Amino acid sequence: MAKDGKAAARGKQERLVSAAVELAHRQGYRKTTLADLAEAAQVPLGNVYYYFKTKDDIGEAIVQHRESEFEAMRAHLDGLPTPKARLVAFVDMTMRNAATVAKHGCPMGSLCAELLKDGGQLAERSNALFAKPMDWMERQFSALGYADAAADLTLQLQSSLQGASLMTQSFRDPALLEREGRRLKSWIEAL
Amino acid sequence: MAKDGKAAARGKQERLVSAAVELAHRQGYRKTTLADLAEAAQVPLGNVYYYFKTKDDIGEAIVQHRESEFEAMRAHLDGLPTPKARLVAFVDMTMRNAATVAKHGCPMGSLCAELLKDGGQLAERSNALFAKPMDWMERQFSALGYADAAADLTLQLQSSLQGASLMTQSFRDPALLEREGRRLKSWIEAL
DNA sequence: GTCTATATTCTGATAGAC
DNA sequence: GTCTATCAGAATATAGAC
Repeated sequence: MAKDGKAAARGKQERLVSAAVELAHRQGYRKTTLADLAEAAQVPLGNVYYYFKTKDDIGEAIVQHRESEFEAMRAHLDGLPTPKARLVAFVDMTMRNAATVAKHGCPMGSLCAELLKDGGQLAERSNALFAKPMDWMERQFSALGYADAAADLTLQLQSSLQGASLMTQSFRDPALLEREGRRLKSWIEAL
Repeated sequence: MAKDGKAAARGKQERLVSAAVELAHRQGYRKTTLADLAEAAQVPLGNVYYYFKTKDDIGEAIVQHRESEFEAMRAHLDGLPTPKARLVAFVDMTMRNAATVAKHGCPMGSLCAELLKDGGQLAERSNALFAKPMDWMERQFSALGYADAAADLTLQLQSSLQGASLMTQSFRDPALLEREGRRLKSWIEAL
């Protein structure tokens, strides 16, 4: 029996979102044209507008996809026994992406920076990329017994990771993120 | 006597570079069109090409302008008596920009991120924005007696400042950069 | 050196056939 | 639901008069 329309639609929409997420990371959101997207997702150009009314809608879908990626990661991290182990594992996962970060930047940070400079509606949404991870970090630091300093420690950890990611991308050297990652893991262990 | 051509040319070129630097910070390099530039600098559109053959040439001029800004800042910092005082003053100057950073990001960091995503020639040049400040920091840490760890300490300081700037811009909250700045100053003092 | 007018290309978006 | 053809506007860049 033939695929019905809706199933095909879902398949195409998913392909479009996947392609948008990947292309926005590799070559930037703004630089990614609807033609690039259509080609990568194997969907005819004009048809993209059946799934997304505007390019901003695609940006929103990218942000939501990145948010859900963190939720999946969080589900895994929360399986670990201690807050310390969870925070260290978080840093570890970032470090393992060092090679990709050196090429295209942090998937969240570089997108956030781009949406902020773009201005408009999406700039307001950009901090959604950081909000959930930082809420999660803050809970871990609180559970570690640093309830009062949790917000500061979170800012410190997230800033270091984001800044190190930018340096890593700028100098195209994965070793930078690995060095900062090692330091941050020791710092967490010693808390 | 009337202004001769060359003097006028210099004036216009300077106006164009100033406008480019400011607009690239406020609304992004890519988003800034040659028409925006021409209007801001009070130069007719087509005439921009007398001074810059391509838009990339304008990007290069922006990078060079930012580099020279650091040189001016460095000249001032090097007048301070101790490496510690110089590093603290550097952090202080960044902190004083917190309100602007909250609106438009770090003048160097946000430009760097944008040029990196843009790809092309300018992406290779983007780390010039960090190279000189980081060389300078490394010399300060060395002079402080941390010759072996100077590169790590520099990476740590620069990452924290850049990451905190991104958080500050994303959440539109100058207090974030101020909090990280205070922490970093204490950290330097305690070295 | 300076400026106007315009060429060229590309991009987001739409109209309408199937 | 799907796709082709195309529009309208903008952006970079150039040609050539003054």
